[in-house]
Amino acid sequence: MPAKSKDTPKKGETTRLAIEDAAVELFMEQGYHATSMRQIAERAELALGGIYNHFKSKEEIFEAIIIDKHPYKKVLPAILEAQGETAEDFMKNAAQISMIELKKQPYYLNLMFIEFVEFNGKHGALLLRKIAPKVLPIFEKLVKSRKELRITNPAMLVRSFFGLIISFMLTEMIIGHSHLNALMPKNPMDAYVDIYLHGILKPADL
Amino acid sequence: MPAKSKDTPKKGETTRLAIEDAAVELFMEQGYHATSMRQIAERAELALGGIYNHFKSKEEIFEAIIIDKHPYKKVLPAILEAQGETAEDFMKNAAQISMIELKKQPYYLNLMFIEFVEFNGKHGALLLRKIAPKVLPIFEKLVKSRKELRITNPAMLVRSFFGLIISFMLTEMIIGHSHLNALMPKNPMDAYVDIYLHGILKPADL
DNA sequence: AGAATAAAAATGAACGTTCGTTCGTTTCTG
DNA sequence: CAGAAACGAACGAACGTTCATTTTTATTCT
Repeated sequence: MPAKSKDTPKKGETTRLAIEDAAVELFMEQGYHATSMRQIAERAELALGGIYNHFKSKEEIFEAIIIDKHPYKKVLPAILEAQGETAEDFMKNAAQISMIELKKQPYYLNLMFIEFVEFNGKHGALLLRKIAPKVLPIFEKLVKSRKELRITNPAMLVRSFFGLIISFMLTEMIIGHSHLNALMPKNPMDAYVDIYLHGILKPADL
Repeated sequence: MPAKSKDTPKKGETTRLAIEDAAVELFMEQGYHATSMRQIAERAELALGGIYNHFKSKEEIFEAIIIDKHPYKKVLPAILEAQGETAEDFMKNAAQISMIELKKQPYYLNLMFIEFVEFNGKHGALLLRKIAPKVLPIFEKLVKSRKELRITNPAMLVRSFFGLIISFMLTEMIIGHSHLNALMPKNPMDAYVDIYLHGILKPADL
């Protein structure tokens, strides 16, 4: 087998992407171990051996996917675009834009689950180091400029903000199609953000 | 092989439990497909074929586990025992007791992830139907008796309550051992519950 | 009590599949 | 016409499950 050159030709890149696309679909549908290289090859319309011209192993495909397909690439610009006169408006917009963006690839959560279950968060830590420096400053700036915030620890804000989104997506998956869903408010996403902003309790009398 | 009788002898039950215990550990550590029947047999100190005297298949082991080992059996009594003069005290206690209870088996979340990834929530819906009737009345009673609650939809309260717990556990797993953790408040669990109760915003002036 | 006995449980070799990966070869491409 | 890409048969290993057999267990009968 000849050695690979340093520059990346065109044809090679397109099939590499085809492999990634096929793999991300299958991983999200079935899980990592339940997906075979033969299935990936078939969906990418490639022979089995052809995959190994682009990836050294199955795990290398997963590594490439978990980073390339992460929704933060779409969510981050969405948050930055979030406008609003008050901090409440800003958070509302940011949360809802993020959730809407995430709903476009709802099974990405599955990829993270696979990451936890099969790789014990090996690649997750890598991801965090990459994303944190980009998202922390946003919330630091927010805390400084908006005096309406009761919670002023930026890291805690980041954590609770993404906790909010994950929590919404997860509970949506669990009870979204069950009989419990009929008991929910008309727009659960609004209700969720509302609790995040104001809590479940009435404001205390002063 | 002779047919099995209807009553369950003692010896059989103990090894059945040994198999479940071995399997739940391995599934949580490695995932479902990454765990082999041989590994389960070895940890249960049993020969490979012996497993099949107690379970028809690998999936049947998983089914038994996902129900028998669910923490709601421990969390529910904990919530019922939660005391407090005010609704705030009650929710604080309930949330913290639940989280502490869940922290005792922190990798059960992995079982749920496996459930999502490998079985598409097949057994999860079954679980929900079993748990919902027990937990909904608790929150219905709470709404009726405590006038301090701003959120009065019991189903939404249940959802957000368990969303809170899941969100905390998940973000704990993700950033708990990272450099970001140093930026967190001293007691993140308290901070989390505090946001749930009062929101991230200062109360609006009236 | 202890022997007899039949069901339950444990054993580990073996079966047929499928897995990830390799490799010699052919085809395509710039 | 070199080097990249695609091909598909082949490899050894590991998988879930089955099976004939032996051992253990619990019960019945003297």
